[in-house]
Amino acid sequence: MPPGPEPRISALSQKLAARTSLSAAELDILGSLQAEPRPVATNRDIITEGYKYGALFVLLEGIAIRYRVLHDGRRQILNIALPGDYIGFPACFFDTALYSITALTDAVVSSIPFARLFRLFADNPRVGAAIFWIFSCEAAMYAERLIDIGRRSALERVAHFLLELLIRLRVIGLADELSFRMPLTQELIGDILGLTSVHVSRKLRQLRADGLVVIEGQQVTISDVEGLSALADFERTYLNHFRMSEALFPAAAPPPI
Amino acid sequence: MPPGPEPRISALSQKLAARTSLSAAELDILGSLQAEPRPVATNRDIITEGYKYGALFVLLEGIAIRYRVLHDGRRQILNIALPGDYIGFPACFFDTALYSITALTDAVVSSIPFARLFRLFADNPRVGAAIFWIFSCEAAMYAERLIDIGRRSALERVAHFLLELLIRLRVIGLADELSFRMPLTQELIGDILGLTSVHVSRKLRQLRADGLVVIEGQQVTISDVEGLSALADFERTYLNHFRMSEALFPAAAPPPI
DNA sequence: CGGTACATTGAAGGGGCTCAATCCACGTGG
DNA sequence: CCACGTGGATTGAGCCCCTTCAATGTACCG
Repeated sequence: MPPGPEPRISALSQKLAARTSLSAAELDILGSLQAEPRPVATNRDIITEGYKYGALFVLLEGIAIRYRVLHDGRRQILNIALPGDYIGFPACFFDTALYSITALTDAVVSSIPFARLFRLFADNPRVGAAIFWIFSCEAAMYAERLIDIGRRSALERVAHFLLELLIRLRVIGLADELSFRMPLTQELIGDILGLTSVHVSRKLRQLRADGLVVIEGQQVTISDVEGLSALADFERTYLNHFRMSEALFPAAAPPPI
Repeated sequence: MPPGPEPRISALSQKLAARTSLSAAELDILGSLQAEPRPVATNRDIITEGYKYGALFVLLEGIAIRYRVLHDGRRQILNIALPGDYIGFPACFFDTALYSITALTDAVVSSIPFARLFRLFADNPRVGAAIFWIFSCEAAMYAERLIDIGRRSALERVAHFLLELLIRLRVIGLADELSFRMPLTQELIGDILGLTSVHVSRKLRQLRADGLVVIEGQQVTISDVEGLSALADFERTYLNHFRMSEALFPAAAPPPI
């Protein structure tokens, strides 16, 4: 396989290495699916609602958001995409994309044509299974956010969100043990959590006053993980449960037709 | 292929026939994946949070819910499964299932082992692509619910929910043009929409008072589709956008390795 | 130095919640 | 046939969380 931009696939590889039992060789196969890294400037769409697509994308660098804007201007952000995340599931699989994905920062993406994706299932079923699992993670994050917004208070939501970011960034090597950089405005966080920016400001302040977190500019430090986790009902959710089921892997080479 | 319980796969087939370009033969292949229909009594789990699974399930008859209960008893229902829906994505793809799925009514399910699923991608890529698309629909419904709960008022949510049920039931032949049977308590609806049962009661009453719907027992009739759709910002969301992208289909037989 | 974007804070209002009572349909056992 | 219990729907009163509107502060940048 060609040498390719090796460091760029590291976020995806790190994530899968931590959560699946794929071998280094298999991770390389997955990484080699990607073609032609392409820069995307801040505030440019990677995917635009209503358009047709024939490929998935991988976010190699930067941060992006999936969102929908209602007719009266209210916006709900569905998810934040971090380096190593697949972009385009499920939006791209529909006749016309169901929502937009926009780069929040300068970003780099790489595309994976559907045809290439499907060939993988025949060529390497174990890696194909991992793709399934990656999509499961996307769906599961929607579900977790649903629980968040549907049944948790504003304070719990903000606490949960900070912990989610910490874990996700840590897996891809972009966070220290207890701190990370969060280049998000409070309005953005509000649109993610179904709150107003004003209220996010108040709740962040409350978390600081309670000694649970420290925020200096964009730098966030969790000063009391236990307290924050208890507040957000966090342990069960993310910490250990996002591991791929071994049952997904085919036991041996698939039998002929 | 064996004759099998032909009418039982009809809900899934109807849905796919309406939203994809699969042929009747391909629909049969998809239907033949299922094995051993199994009855599940009311209030019994089909999938239990924390357990391991090696298969997906298809709901052939009845209604089921996916949900999570927080430590203090608050419950969020993630989704309602109707006949023809796949169950187990994404829950089953993780090391231990992320949430439970319980039958609300007496139900019939059928299992599809992962191995069987994966063989399909090699044997029949077009049908394999449809499986991908089915999972995309699950994820998209989570996203739609997220937008609902995050950025819509209680009245809009209830209106949106009734329209969603109407469309979903109509596709599988369980609703007339404008009416359907809804065997759901208001507490259930509340747990779906992130509201209390008391408030659901009030908002349903308001919809009735405004002449938008008529409710007699479990029978729901939409008396003003236009008005209800406008209230719920509905058109764009579900009506025509849940069609499978043709780009997902491989252009020809996959080339050999 | 003025302009823009973002965070912060206060005051007031409202949407949805909590608590509680009532009603109704239904099933069960006397 | 009726008394009783149960689960669900309805309605009212009061409260509180979050929103709205607005003003102020602050960093950054031309």
